[in-house]
Amino acid sequence: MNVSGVVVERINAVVARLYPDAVGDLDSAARPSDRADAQINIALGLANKVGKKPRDVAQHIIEQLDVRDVCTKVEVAGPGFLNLTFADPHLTAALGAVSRDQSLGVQQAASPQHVVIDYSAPNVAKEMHVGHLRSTVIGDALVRMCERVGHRVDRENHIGDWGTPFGMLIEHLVDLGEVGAARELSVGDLDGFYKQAREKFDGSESFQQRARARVVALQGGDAETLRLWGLLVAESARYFATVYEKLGVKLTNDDLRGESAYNPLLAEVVERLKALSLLTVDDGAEVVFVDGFTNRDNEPLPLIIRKKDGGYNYATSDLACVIDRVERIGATLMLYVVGAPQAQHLSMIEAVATKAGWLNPPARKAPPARKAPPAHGASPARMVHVAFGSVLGSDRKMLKSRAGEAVKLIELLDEAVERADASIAQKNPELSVDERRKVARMIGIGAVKYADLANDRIKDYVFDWERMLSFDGNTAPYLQYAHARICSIFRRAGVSRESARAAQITLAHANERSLALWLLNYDSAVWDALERYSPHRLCTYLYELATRYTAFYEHCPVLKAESDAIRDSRLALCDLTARVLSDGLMMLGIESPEQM
RNA sequence: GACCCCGUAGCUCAAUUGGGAGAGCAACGGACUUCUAAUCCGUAGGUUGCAGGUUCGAUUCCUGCCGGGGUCGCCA
Repeated sequence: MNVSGVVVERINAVVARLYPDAVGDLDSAARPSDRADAQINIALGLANKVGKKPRDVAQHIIEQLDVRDVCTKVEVAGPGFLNLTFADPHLTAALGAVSRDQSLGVQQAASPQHVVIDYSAPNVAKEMHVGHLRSTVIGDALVRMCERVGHRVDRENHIGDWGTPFGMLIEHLVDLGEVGAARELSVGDLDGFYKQAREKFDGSESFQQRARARVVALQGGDAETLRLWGLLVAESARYFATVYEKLGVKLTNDDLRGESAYNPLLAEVVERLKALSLLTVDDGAEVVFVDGFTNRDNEPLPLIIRKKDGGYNYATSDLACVIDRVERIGATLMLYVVGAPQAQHLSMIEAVATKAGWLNPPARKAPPARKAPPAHGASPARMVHVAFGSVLGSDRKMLKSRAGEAVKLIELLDEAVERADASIAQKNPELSVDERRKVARMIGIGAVKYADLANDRIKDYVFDWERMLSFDGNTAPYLQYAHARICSIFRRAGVSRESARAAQITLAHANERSLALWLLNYDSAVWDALERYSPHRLCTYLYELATRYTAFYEHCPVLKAESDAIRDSRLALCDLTARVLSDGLMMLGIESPEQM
């Protein structure tokens, strides 16, 4: 399937014959190049091993290499690169295979993992804000990417539904009355509800006492208290669901798994750690000391499992969570789509879980993958922190509303759709209002998601309406527009997308060739993004694809092609491009409008 | 103070695990007048924060600085 594959194989064979002692750990990967169709750098590392000049080694390989059936040219370039130029029939055969492939050339995972992806994680009775955007959008993209290559995926939305604040929240609910509270919560102003409770708590001694008593009742399993707590959770869940629907992510109520779900396991975590002699008492708390972690005084830093007052904290429930995911769900890979500031906490959790033998992580450092040996027996599980930076305003500080508060996610999304709507109304007035509203949602929401995904997740990024909604540059609208243009061509041609696929593709024009080469890189782009849990790499690929398509569109008339054969060939290229764009955007959780 | 992350063109960002530094805006210079819809081509812009080290080769790896952000036991 991979165009370079056959060349790489033959080069490896030649190298093995010429330099039998130098085998192993050689970089024989074929990479895209702007000076050739592909580039292979094996001669450089090899030269080092055999003590010869890289260019001479490269030349030596070429002399022994016979790839005349697939390449028109193989030459030594630069310090010793092998620059490949593929024969057109080789490319068109590969394109045909990709076009016939339901998976568009994307390989399925050789050893499918059972992946648990932990993302979004809003708090009950609290508004979702921009802080939840990244986790939700990145997590959702990873869900889709993993599913796309055949991994089994469990989404887990680890909502904050437990802890001391629930004392005051429940008492506030009691004060408002259940009907009143439900009304308050259903309008989506969760922040208001929380703040009112907070104010009362801070201002009233008697309310504080009620709240504390309520926490005790909650933890003690008092039926009425649990019922009231359940109301708060249910109302919040309903609200989250509306946000997720608007955002177009796959999370549903079935994916909710609050901290409270792990309550029954907490005592067991303590027991198990105790049985392993990992637990020590320090300053009245039960803790685990982990090698390599120190506090500000350079003393060993403990992970607190049980507080001085006997209560548990989030470290305990995170450990319970690991046990649950590995032992009950059977996870082999756990992705934590959580902000970068949690890095230390998560690595301590991982260290303790490892020490306790709850993970049995393999020594192998390589990402999950397609070449991983099949697991045998009880699969070892790996934890990966998919960390991300913050969303910044134009002042390069954490994005805040004008009032200086966290920006509500729902308001951000509504504004995105409004802006997209206005933009379309101006650019394509012929679109019906209904159609426009539909498309505005795809574009507005897509723009927000793409702006988030297109940046390297570990870095902070600057939130900028104009840039993300622009039709130029690395944006969702640009990719969506390329897709819509293709659909437009087919509408005008009166040809079905399916029927276009049978055509014989020819690559006479440079822009056809450039487009074709890039289409053939889809598989490696998807895997590259997946192996690093970095959706932005897929974005970069899709942007380059759209760019090459636009150049093709500009220089290669489709409907007015000089012959039917060329027209059909170009239609086939258009169809395949649209499919890859749409499939790639799907993995990012972004829709592909047929017109806009 | 210790540790973690970041630093690339005026701005916003890429760079496929160590391989020939790129894109979009903005700037400048041309072409096009709509057939397929909201154009295309070109120019300029860089000591990749600084200084060393490893290497045939470093934006990438190592060490030390500078600058920005973050974390560092009883919230989650």
